[in-house]
Amino acid sequence: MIKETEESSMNMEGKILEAAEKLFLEKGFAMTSTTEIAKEAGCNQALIHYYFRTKEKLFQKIFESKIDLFATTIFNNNSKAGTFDDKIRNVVYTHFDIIAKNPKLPFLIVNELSTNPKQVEWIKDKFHSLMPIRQFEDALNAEIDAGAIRHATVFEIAFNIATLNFGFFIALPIFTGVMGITDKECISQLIEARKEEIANVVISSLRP
Amino acid sequence: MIKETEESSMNMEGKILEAAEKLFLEKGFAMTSTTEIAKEAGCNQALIHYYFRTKEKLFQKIFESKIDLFATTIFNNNSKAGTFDDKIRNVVYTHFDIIAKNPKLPFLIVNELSTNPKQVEWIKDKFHSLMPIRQFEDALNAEIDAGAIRHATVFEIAFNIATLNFGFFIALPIFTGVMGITDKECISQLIEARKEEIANVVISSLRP
DNA sequence: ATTATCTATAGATCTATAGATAATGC
DNA sequence: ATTATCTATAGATCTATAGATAATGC
Repeated sequence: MIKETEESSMNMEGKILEAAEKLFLEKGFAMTSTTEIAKEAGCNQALIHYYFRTKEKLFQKIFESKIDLFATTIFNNNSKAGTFDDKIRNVVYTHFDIIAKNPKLPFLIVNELSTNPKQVEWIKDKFHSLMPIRQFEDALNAEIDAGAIRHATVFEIAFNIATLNFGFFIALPIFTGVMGITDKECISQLIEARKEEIANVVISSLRP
Repeated sequence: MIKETEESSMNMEGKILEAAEKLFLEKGFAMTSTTEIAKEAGCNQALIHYYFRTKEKLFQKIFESKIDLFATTIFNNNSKAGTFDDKIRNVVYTHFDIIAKNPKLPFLIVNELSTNPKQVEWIKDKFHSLMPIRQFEDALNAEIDAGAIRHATVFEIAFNIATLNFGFFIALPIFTGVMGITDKECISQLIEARKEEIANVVISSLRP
């Protein structure tokens, strides 16, 4: 199995996608020019339009792939075993780890959705059509009926998780900046600790 | 006492500031042109440069005023009375309410700080020189020494508060969008409920 | 032949400045 | 006289397209 990076770095289209992803995440849509993307990818600017027609469409492609990554991975906790708490912890960790790998992604998503609210529509559809969510919902309702946790909806839980995780990674650079923390080791400890803390907060917020 | 809005709407400089604030918050720095700002303010584009020299400086002025608003208001809980929990609750509510009045502000701050990390420097100075924070710190340490709460730093607490509040308002439009909630009344109930919930989370996270 | 890549450029911004005119304060 | 506002425009992008050339598949 070849890594995605290697695969795509073999052809120009892939290189452009990679370059665009990097730059869009770093500087946002408006601040990134197709000229810059071309330079980063190692081709000329016209080629971007050859493959993706417009800057807008290129952005959309990357944006959608990232939403996809989120939607399909988050609730996809295959570990049927374990308590419901374990399931929740699993979802939190998975979500958290995806963001940890793309720490600037929350900005992009949040920015795009706030300036371009029509995006919300298809995201909604995407989520509704996701099977793993249904499974999670069943498990949740069973738990509620058994009186093990208070009444809550899947979206409420997802909302808490997303808020805490997104918020953390959005606030992290500000926090380390203000605190003057630069040591890599120290930061990754901070991240690891926060991950567990968030899981605990989510779980304890569901006690009856 | 004249409202700031009325005061500033009397002269062009103020109108430009208002227009710029609105548009920068709505669409971000790069997506807002000085031409647009001029149109919104009701003058021509050159006048913006007459008053603020560059688009960058205009943005900086608005950005700093907003940071100022945050920094000075948050820890400025004059109510010396009440338990330490009350103090915390007060800080959370104040912070929350400021954001509620400027729901798009988190985007702007977060965006600016991520693309322009040198901003973090003077924010750091600003916070360090703030007296109300010192007072809060003293109260916190007294509480820790008395064994009433676990060991924690002011920044740790501020970080939790900021994360939860920012995260909430950032996630809110996505949440209501996905859930299909449009009723104003319903949304403001959601907001009010979340405010208390966050205060509770922060407070209970400090139990020994 | 078809697909990928390049050069060159049109056309649309957008920021910032220069220089003219109108309004205001003395 | 000084300050506020306007018109006009230079100069720098930036996106997108047209048309030429190189690489690839048959």
